[in-house]
Amino acid sequence: MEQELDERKLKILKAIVRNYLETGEPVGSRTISKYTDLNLSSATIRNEMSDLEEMGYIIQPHTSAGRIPSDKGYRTYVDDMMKEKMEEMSKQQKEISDIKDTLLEKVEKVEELLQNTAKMLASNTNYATMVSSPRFDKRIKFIQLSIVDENKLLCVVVLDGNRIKNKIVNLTKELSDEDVFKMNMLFNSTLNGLTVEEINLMTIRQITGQAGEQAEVVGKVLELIAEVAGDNEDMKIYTSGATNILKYPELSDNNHASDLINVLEEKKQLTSLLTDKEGEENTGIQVYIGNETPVQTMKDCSVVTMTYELGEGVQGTIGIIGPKRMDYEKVVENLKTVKDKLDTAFKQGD
Amino acid sequence: MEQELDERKLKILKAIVRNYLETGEPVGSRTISKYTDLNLSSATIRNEMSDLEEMGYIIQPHTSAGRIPSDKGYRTYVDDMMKEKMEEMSKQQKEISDIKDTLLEKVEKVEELLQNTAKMLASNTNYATMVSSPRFDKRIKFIQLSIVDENKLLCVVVLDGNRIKNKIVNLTKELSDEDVFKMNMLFNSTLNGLTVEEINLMTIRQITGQAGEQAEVVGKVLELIAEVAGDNEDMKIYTSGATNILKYPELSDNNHASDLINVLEEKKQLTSLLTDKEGEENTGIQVYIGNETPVQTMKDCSVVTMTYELGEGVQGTIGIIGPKRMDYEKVVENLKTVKDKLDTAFKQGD
DNA sequence: GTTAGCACTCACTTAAATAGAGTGCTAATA
DNA sequence: TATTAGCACTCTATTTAAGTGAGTGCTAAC
Repeated sequence: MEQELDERKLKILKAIVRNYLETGEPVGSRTISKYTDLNLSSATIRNEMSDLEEMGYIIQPHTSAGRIPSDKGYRTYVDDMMKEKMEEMSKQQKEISDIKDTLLEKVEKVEELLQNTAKMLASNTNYATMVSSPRFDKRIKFIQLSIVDENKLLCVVVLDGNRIKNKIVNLTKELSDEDVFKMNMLFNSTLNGLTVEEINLMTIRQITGQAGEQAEVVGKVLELIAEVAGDNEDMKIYTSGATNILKYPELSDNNHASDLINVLEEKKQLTSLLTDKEGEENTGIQVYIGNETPVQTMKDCSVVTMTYELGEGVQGTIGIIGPKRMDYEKVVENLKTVKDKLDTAFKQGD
Repeated sequence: MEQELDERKLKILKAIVRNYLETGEPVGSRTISKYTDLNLSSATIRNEMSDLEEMGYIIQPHTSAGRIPSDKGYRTYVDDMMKEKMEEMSKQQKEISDIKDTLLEKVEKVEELLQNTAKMLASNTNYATMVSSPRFDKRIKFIQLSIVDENKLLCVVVLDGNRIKNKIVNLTKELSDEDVFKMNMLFNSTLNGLTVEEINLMTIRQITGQAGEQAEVVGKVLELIAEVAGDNEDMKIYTSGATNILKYPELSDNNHASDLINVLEEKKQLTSLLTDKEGEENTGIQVYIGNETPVQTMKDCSVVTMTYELGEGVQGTIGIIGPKRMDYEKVVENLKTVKDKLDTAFKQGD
C-alpha cells in the first residue's frame, strides 16, 4: 500500500470530510458511494476507507460506526481547499458574500467597530468569534505638560496614529509656568519622532542633564512613557457568540463548554492566538486544527485567524473558534470579506 | 382562612425555601416535618402547605410532587432575611467571611481591580457576577488645548477625580501659539468648576462672543465636552463566571442558558440592572426575584445588586445573577464583604 | 386541631426487546 | 486484478414495559 494519497482516495477523503462537516455524524460507505461521482459500490468504498483509516486520515469512533476525519484528515482537506482558494483569488474572482452591511454604518469609535465586527461575524457563521484591536507601534508625536492644581502636573503623550496617553503626576514642589514651558520644549525637542523602544540611556541622560532642578519631573514623565511602552493591554480583544459553542454537541458536554466559554470571557488566553504569527502564507490566514492550537482548552476545536492591516504595517487579527468540523470554506470566505471591510473602514476613518 | 401568614406558616415557608435552596428539588411534607423543630406530623404540614399554596407562596410543579417556592415565597423569605441582617448589622456583629484576599493585592488599575473583583466573587459564590465601574459626576477641572500638527489641535479635558478625556480636532485654518494661549485662558476661566450639565446657552454665547475669529475652535471643543457628557460608556461593565449558569439545571435548558450568557457577554442590557435605583433601603442592596428584574431574559433568575461608594457620592454597583433558588444569605454576605474591600481599596488608591 | 392510614398519581429508573446503520469478509464477476 | 454482491456480525440508539418511590389528598380516629 503506497503512503501517498492517490486521486481517488483524496476524492473519497474530501467527500467524507465534507459530509461530516454537514451532518456531524460519522459517515458510512454507502453514503459516500452515492455522494461522489465516482460510481463505486459501497464495498469498494469500504476497502478504500479501510486504507484511509490505516493511513491515519480517518477514524472509526467504534466498531460498526461510520468514519470521521482525524486531525490529519482535516488538515489535508483544509490545505487542499486553501490551495483552491488561492487560485481563485489570483483570478480576482471576487465573489461578494452576502455579509450584512451593518459593519459600515457610521461608527466613530474603533472599539464599537470591532465589537460590531465580532458580533456580525458570529451571527453570520454561528461560531464564536474574536477580534483584536490593531497594534500600533509606539512613536511619540508630541508631549504636553501642563499644571492642573498647585502641584499636580498633567502629562499627555500623543503617539503616532493620534492615540493619546495621559496621567496626572504629583509633584513635591511647585513649578512656575515658565518652568513648564521649558520642560515642554525640552521633551518635545528630544523625544518627538522616537519610538518608545528608541529611548535609551543616552537620551535619558541628555534630558536629565538639561532639566537641571526639574529632574524629578523628568523621572515622572519618563515613567509614564515607560508605562505606555509596557501597555500591552493596548490590545483589546472583543468576543462574540461564545454560546454558539453550545450548538455543537461534540463541544457542549458540560465542562468542555464552560471551559471554552470561560476562556472567551476572560480573553487573556486568546492573546496567543491573536498574536502575530506572521502567517506563513501571504493570505495571512492561519488554521489551527485540534491540538495544533496553542490554547490547550481548545484541543477539540479548530481556530481560523486572519490578520487585517492598516497601511503602515499596523495590524490586528480576527479569529473564529468552532468545532473541528467547522465549515472552513464558509469561514475563510467570511473572514476575507470582513478583512476587506475593516481595511476600508479604517482607511476611511483615517 | 386568614390572608396573613401566621407564625407557624411563616416558619414552614422558610423551611421549605431553605430546603429548596439547598437541594433544588421540590420539597415534601415529610421532609419538613423532620426538618423543623415544630414537631408536627407530615399530615399537618400537608394541610399547612395546602394553605400556603392557595395563598400563592408555594407551587406544586405537578401532582404528587413536593412544593417549590413561588416568586412571592422567595420574596417574603428574602425580606425576612434582610430584616434579620439589618438587625445583625446594627449590632455591629461583623463576622469576617472567608473571602480570599486576592482583592487587595496591588492592582494599580481600576479596571483590573474590578475585573478581579468580579472573578473572585464568581468563584466564591458559583453564580455569574457583574461589576460596574464607578460613575463620577462630570465637573470640569481644567482644559488644555495645544497644537500637534499644523492644523490638528489636541484638546484635553480634565474632570474631577482626575479623569481625562481628549480628542484631536482638525482645524480648517492654522492657529498661532498666541491664539492657543488665549483660547486656553478663555475656556479655563469660563468653564472650570462647572459640571457638564451646567454649561448652558448663556455660557456658550459668552465664550463664542469672546473668541472672535476662533469661533470654529469653540464649536469643536464644546463638541468634545458634549461627548464627554453623553459618554455613558464611561461606565464599563465587567462580568465573570457566566458559565456558572450552566450549573443550575433549571437555567441550563439549551436556549435559556445561551440567552443568558449572551446578555452577559454583550453587557449592554446589564446597564438597567446596575444603574442607580437609589436602593430604597439604606443598605444599598437590591434584590430582583424572577419577573421583578428589568431584563426580560432573566425572568427565571434572581439578581442581587449592591452599590459601593467612593466618598463623595460617586458610586458603582456589584451584582450577582443566579437561579431563583440562589443562596441569598451567602450572596448578601459576600456582597457586603466585597463592598467593604472595594470601599477601602478605592480610599487607599486615592 | 392534630394525626394515622390508605389509595392514588406521576416522574424517574431499569431492563429487555427491537431497529438500523455500518462494517469486514468471502466468493462471484468483469 | 479490480470491483461488486451478499451475508453474518457488532454496536448504538430507540422504544416499550414494568417497577420504584416520593409525595399528595382525603377520611376517620384521637
